[in-house]
Amino acid sequence: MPKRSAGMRDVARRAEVSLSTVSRVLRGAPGVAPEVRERVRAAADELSYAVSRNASGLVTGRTCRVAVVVPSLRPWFFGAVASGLGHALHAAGLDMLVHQADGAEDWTRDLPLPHNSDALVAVALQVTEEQYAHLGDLAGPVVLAGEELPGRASVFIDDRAGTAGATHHLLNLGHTRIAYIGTHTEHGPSRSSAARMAGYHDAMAEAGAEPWTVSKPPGPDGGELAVGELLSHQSPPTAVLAESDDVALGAYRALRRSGVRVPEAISLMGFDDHDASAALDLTTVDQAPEALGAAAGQLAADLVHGRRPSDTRIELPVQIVPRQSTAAPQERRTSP
Amino acid sequence: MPKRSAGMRDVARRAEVSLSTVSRVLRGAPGVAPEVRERVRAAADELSYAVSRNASGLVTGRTCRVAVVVPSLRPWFFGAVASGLGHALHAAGLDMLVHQADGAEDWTRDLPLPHNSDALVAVALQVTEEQYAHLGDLAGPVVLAGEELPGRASVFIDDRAGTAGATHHLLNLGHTRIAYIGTHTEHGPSRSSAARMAGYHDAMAEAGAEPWTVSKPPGPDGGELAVGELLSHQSPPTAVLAESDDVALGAYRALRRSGVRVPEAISLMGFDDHDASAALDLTTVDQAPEALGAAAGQLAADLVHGRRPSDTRIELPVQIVPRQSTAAPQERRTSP
DNA sequence: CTGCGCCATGGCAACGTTTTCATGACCGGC
DNA sequence: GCCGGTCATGAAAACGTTGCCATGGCGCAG
Repeated sequence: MPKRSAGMRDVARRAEVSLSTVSRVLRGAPGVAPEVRERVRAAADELSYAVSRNASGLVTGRTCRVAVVVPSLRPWFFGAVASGLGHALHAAGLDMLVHQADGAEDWTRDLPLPHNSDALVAVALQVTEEQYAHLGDLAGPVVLAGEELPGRASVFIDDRAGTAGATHHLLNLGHTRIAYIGTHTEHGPSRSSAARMAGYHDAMAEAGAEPWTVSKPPGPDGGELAVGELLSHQSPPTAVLAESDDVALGAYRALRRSGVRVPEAISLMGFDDHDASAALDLTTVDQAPEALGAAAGQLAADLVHGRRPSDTRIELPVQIVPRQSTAAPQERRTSP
Repeated sequence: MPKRSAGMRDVARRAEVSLSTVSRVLRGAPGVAPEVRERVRAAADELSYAVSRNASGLVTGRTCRVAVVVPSLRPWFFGAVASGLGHALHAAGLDMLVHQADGAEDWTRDLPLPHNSDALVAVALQVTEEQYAHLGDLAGPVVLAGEELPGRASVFIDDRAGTAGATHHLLNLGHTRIAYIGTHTEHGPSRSSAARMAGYHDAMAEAGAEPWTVSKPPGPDGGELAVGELLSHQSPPTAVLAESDDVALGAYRALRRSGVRVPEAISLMGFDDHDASAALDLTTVDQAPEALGAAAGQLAADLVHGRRPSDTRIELPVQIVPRQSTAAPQERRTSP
């Protein structure tokens, strides 16, 4: 019964070999007789010994750890991305260190980075070119997930094409008075917010339809506010496209409370494929956050091992998930 | 421009002091002249130097890292718990290492624990007494979050009281035909599933009402199946209490698709305060997952520093969140 | 039969910190 | 004015691993 936790020395004694040999076996290095290898494995197992990444990292300079920074783990979306990241990193033999930026103005500062992780994955965080360089000096390879920076390792979706596709979906159903609910914080809209709104404008312009946008704070409350505004118009829209499902949920609530039936009176569409969207039968755009995370994790692992160029950019496809919250506008419906 | 990352040696040179002094300053140890302290701080700052937790952990035996194991980060709930954990640990100067168990039969085996973390937090994972002891040997203090083991450090909510309260809420509205939707996997119901169902039985028995339970696989699909079964009964329930919001969402969808109005025809209540519950106006029980995580993180930090006994048990309160999905049953409604 | 080379193994330094101990300066009291 | 004590500082050992080099045994070719 070991007092605290066994060291490599104990394993060596038990297997009657030297430290070097134990190290070689546990590292999978060649040059060890099969019989000895087995003996060491057994000894390590019996002591339930595992190599201290602390000590090995000290020598090799690699920590087997990747730092992941998310705005917060609270919203569904980042948890899903982190999940994909965790799986990919785990498969690559890397541990995942998670930090939450929590809207700190410069989250790049208070991370204990140097020597502490082999790479950094920033999820849905805006990073300036300057910050990127700084992080690279400190933490090694940096991967941007859900954001992008020209010439830098990034994994992202085509937000613009996503909303354009969503808008087409509504246009194809016969809608023309399609309102768009975007969001912005005090610092203005995020890159992805702007891209999504641009996609909407693209599609509307292409169809020759009049764009109609409102912008509110993020979250369900924004959606609720936006719907209040839209419904008070003399001729309300027949379809509403929300920047995100989060916003769409708020919009949905406001519509239900106002007695407006979805999709009969107004079609509602979101973006993200939120967990709740399935329950609500909300038509949405699936951006596969878990796949996003997985791709980013894979990329980070590859960068650590130098298996891919550091300017690799991966664009993930999005997919429209048609459900019951969108339908042809009532005025144009053909007889039953 | 440092080639890779500066070491303590570089800081020492720059501040013209010895390694020892730098270490003392950066560690906040006493016995350094204020003027020198300032000089070292400045030097470290200019080199954007941060102590290698790898090396310091090697000497102190403490890693400043806590391993967190969750079943998966994908579901909303665990992300929220992890969020609270992250904040609490960060405040205590600890980094958070996240692992996903992913339903592995014995997740306690493939964690690279020894020497690699100061403590372990297991979230909503069943741990046998034997596993607990094993983990303790390997990883130091172990905290159970959302589960409990007698005499072991745990943070949990009173599931039983939660569902009992929820049932009372429905009883108080005048319902008597109250069905309960529980869940079970192939291994049977989890501890918390069992506790929740017990709370329901408690309240029904106390009120002299006939219990009516169905048990399905977890998730929205289970809720959907359950509702199908309940509605096919000759005299369906007037209220349905679901083990979790996740299940309730599926139930809600099935009800909506069947044209059953909520709450007019059937009252529906969940448990968890899922993000989507607010959007759906679903009455639920808030178990404050973020607070759960925060308490667990705080406890883990305290255990690491020996500031609390290792058998500390914290029970967090739950709170009913009344929303629009529950109302008095139609038959008994008094005239408007 | 001898000698060369390869392979398995062990010894030792080094990684970047903390910690303990030693050194020396300075201050105050008798 | 001398001595003991306190305080700031520096030197060196140790932490648990890996990487390099040395050693010795064995097989095979000449």
